[in-house]
Parts: sequence; C-alpha cells; structure tokens
Amino acid sequence: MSDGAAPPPVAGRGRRPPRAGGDDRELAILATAERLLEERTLGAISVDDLARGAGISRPTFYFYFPSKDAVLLTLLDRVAAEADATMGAVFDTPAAGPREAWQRALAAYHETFRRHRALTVAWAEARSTSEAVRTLWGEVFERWVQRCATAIEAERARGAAPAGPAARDLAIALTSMNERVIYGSLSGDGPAVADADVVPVLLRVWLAAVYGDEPH
Amino acid sequence: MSDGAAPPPVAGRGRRPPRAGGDDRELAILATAERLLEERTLGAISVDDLARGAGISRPTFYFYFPSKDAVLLTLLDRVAAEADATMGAVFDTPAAGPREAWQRALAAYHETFRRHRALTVAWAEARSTSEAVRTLWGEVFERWVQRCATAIEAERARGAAPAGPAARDLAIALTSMNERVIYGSLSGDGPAVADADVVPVLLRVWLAAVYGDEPH
DNA sequence: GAACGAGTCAACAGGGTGTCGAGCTACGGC
DNA sequence: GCCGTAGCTCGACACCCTGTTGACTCGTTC
Repeated sequence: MSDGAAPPPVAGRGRRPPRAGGDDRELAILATAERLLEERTLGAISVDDLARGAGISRPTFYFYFPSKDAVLLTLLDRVAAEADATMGAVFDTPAAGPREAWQRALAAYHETFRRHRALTVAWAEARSTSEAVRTLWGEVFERWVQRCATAIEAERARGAAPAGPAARDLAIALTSMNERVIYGSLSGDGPAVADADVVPVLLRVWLAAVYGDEPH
Repeated sequence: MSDGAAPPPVAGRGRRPPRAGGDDRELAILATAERLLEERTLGAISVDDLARGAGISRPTFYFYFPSKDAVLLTLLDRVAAEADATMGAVFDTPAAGPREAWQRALAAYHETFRRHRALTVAWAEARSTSEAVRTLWGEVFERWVQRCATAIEAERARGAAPAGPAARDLAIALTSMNERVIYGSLSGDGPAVADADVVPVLLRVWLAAVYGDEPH
C-alpha cells in the first residue's frame, strides 16, 4: 500500500521495478499466456509453460511477474479497460430511442467479451482462485450496475418506465444474467443460447424488466 | 466403462466395491468435506485434510474415493436430487395463479441452494476444475430449463403469454440469471442482491419477461 | 576498470497428488 | 483350529508444481 518516495509509474502488477529494457520478455510472457489460453484452460497452464513459451526459465518468469495470476490480471486489466471504454462510449452517444440505446449497450458488452473469448473464460475460472481477479471483476461489474441503475432511474423519473424493485437490484439481476448467458455461450459447456441469439434474447428480457408493468 | 456381469449396485462415484463394513469411513469423509467447506474454499482443502478429518491416512482415502472431486460430486448428487425433487413437487402442485406458481418455483429453487450454501459455492468453484462437476451442473440446469420452457410454451398456448423469443432461449436466460444472482447472494463477493430481495426481484423479471408484451 | 544494477538460471525447499506393495484383521469353509 | 481370501490400512515412493536463493553474466556509468 505504501509507495516509497520514488515514482512507481505503473504500480504493482508487472515487473517489480518498471524500468529498463527487458520489456520484450514481459510482452512475450503476456503473448504466450494469451496464446496458450486459446488451447487450454488456465489451470492446465503452468508457470513453466509460460516461461518456456517466452523463451526464459521459470525463475526468470518470477522476475517479471509474481505469479501466474498476475499475468492473467494484467491481461484482464486491458479487457476491463476496453469494456469500460466501450460502455462509456455507448452510454454517452445519444440514441434514437430507449430500445436502440439498450440494444447498443448489450451488443457492445457482448462484443467486447466475444472478442476476448479465451480471456473471458479464463477470467471466470480464475475468479474462484484469485482474490485479485475476483476484485477486478467486482469492479467492472459494479461500474456496469451503476450505469444501468442510473439509466433505469432516469427512465422512471421521466415516466417512461414504471416503478418496481430498487433500480440497483434490478440492474444487478439483469447484469448477472448478461454475464452468465454470455459466459455460457462463449464457454460452450452446458445448455447455452446460440451466439447470434444472445443479444436479442437479453434485450427482450431487459426491456420487459425495465419497462414492463407488473403483470396480473 | 465396462461393468462386469456382477451387479454393481451403486455405480462409480464412491468405493470401488460397494460391499462390506467400512461404511462409516466413507460417511466420515463426506461429513468432513461438508464441515470443512463451511470454513474454507474447496481449493484450500487437501485430500490429506479430508483423510485426517475422517481419521484415516491419505492412501486410505483413495480406497474410498478416487479423488477430492469425487467426494464433492457425491455431495452434489444429493443436492441435485433434492433440487429436482423440490422442483418436481412445485411444478406438479397446482397454484392459485401463474404469479403464485412462478413465485413458489423461484422460492423453492432459492431455498434449496440457500440450505446448502457452502456446497453451492464449492459447486461453482469446482465447475472450472472438474469435467464431471460441469456435467452434473449441466444436467440440473437442463432439467430446470426444460420445465420452464414447457411452462412458458403452455402459457403462450393458452394465450396468457405473448409470443417472443424461443421459449427455450428465454428459459436459459432467466435460469442463468437465477443461478448467478443466487450464487452472488450466497458467496458474498462482489455486488449482490440482499438475501431477502432475491426472490421478489427475480420474480419481477421472470413475470415481465414471460408475460410482458414487446414494449415500444 | 571498479562498481552497480538489470537480467538470468541451477538448485533447492516445500507441498500437493496419486500409486504400489506389504501388512493387518475378520470371517467362512474345511 | 487353521487357512485362504477379501476388505481395509498405511509407509514409502514417484511425480509435478510453486516460489526462493544465491551466484553468475553483461552492459553502463563514472
């Protein structure tokens, strides 16, 4: 928690001192991780695999990253940033109508994770192993929930959406659905919605949940 | 894969020959697993912990179970059976109205997993590790989806629910939501819906998704 | 050209899994 | 009564993975 007086430019996840030249090695490790994740699950990849893939020995790996999880975390940071950025862009661009807006948001969310299929699946796997991964996901999730809750409240305030459960709870439930449905369609185990149907189905549920009156 | 000619009464998961007396040990292992899961995560429990907890040595453990996962699987089989039974009971008992019916189904589902909090959390964790666990969950999930899809189709057929996405896709999306929201509220990491609000919020979304017309 | 620090790795310590083979115990048959 | 057999038990082993240590190289910098 205490950064010394010297400037620690990048903070924590990567190499201890973020200076100097062996940068390629760090990149090579990250690239190797991403490549191996395309073919095996995270648990089936050892530090040795990562090191060899990057052309270094196992101890040298530890010079660059404190653990296998840290590598994943670095990769995940990128995806998280990308997801946040995309989401921000979508929420800030005005849309033709509410349906349009939600549709675009869902499609962007889906597309972001689809583009990083292997990483997304590994993310879910590592969530049970690593506190840090869990936390990172929690943050991404929380930001998404907050944006959605705010949007729902705005729709209610302008009379477009009826009152209902706490906007935050609704947002959590619907975001949970997104997460699980998208993960299911990407991971391919168990019953899943076909890739092309993911967004339409999610959209339908979102619209019904946000704008639908209490039926019966 | 080939069971000989002799009757193999229980099949597979537990002790190799399901005969004779050391039954208590097997039970002791299962009890130990359940107890330890209350305090630590599955990954933090070793075969040695299980063995010692049951008062036997590690090699002896392997006489009763082929692996740590097999123990969990045995425990999970029970929960799966219980979930199926509860679900069956709920779907078969006629209710006052549709809202009542869905409400009861969701509450039963929630209650089943809440009663086995530690196991449910371990289940999610083991899904990334063990093919068998993944499969078992897939089966439970699939049964739930089928029942729901059937129910949705019935509601549509009698004109109570409007047309919409394929009933199966809708059922998958909503069941995914259940799974994730309930897991979130049980595991306690990340943003979650408070325990008492889980069923009301889920119910609201289900009803809106099944009975709500396409808005706008 | 000595001192320094980034970068590298062989070797080790430690902990986990799963297996093998030798021993123990009880019980039915002879 | 003793013997074989089958259930049961564990010490010792082989193996794999993680993370650390300490010594060594090599390019800079003064």
